[in-house]
Amino acid sequence: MSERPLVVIIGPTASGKSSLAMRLAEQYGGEIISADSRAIYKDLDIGTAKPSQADQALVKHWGLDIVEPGDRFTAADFKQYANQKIKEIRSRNKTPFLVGGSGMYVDAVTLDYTFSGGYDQAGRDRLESMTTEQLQLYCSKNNITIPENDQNKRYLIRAIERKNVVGNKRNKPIENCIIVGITTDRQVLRQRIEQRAAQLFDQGMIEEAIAAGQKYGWDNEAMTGNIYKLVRQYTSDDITHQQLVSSFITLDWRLAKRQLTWMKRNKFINWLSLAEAELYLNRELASE
RNA sequence: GCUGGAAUCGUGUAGUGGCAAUCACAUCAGACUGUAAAUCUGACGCCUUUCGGCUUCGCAGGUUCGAGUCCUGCUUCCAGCA
Repeated sequence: MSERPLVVIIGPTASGKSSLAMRLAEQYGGEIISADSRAIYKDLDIGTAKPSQADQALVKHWGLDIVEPGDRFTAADFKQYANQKIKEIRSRNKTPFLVGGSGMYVDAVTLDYTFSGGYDQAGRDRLESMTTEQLQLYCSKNNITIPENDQNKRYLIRAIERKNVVGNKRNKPIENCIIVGITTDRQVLRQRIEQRAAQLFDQGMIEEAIAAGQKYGWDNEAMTGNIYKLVRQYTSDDITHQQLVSSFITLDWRLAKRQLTWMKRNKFINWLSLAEAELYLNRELASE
């Protein structure tokens, strides 16, 4: 019997990829690796629309709750983690599903990114204390190529840390993987985002966010996700509840668009509607 | 009914009589390999690929070389007084 394929399902937030993956994994004996840069954090469950406990009981999920907000976990860490899990899942003779909206996480795995130039925290702290202009100056003095977007402080810092060493990636996906992207009509996606927002608020998203903010503080990367920065403003009375709700939908919508902008660059994604994707993957998996 | 204030891009705003006119939000497009739900860039009255052209600041007039800005009338809204 040949090795089980890696099934990759990507798409913007609220496109329905998670529930599709659930159905398929349940039917064909799979385990799901979440490729979501926010769901990796503990205690951010509702706000990141994590799979429910019931779903997690039915199908084994990975990539959830691996670190606490405030801890550092990068795309490079994810690649290593996911590859390890894929190997383990296959060794159990089950089908690995890589599912999520963090395009860079998915590409890191499927295009086998070679990350270059790590960082040390002391150096990072020093660079972060510099202004954008100082960083640009540092680059030109040290023959470091300034990123196309020279106003982006994070990219300037990374350019300095990488010292002109550019990471590699494969020019085609890794072997034995099926990559499907979920397309959704613009209007429909917008509606889905609105409907899901209503559900998340009902489930107590605000209360969860407040609790997380109190426990971990608001000033860490995990808390820059859509709902958290809004709840922070809400708790300090800068915005009303109504503004909170509508801004959340706006941020989610923009997130979806940015996700698609990234994913569009990957030429190896088989873009299908939710229904088509389900048919297609059912055929593929049934023939295994 | 009287008095005062207001009317500028989808929204909220800036605008000493002198360049389509500030800023924010929203919108749209884009970049992005170790924070990626992050971070950052561009467009945003209309036409034009560019140069450039055209029409604009409630409506109608007026003053002026020149009006979003000053004057008159009107309309609508807000506040105070009746």
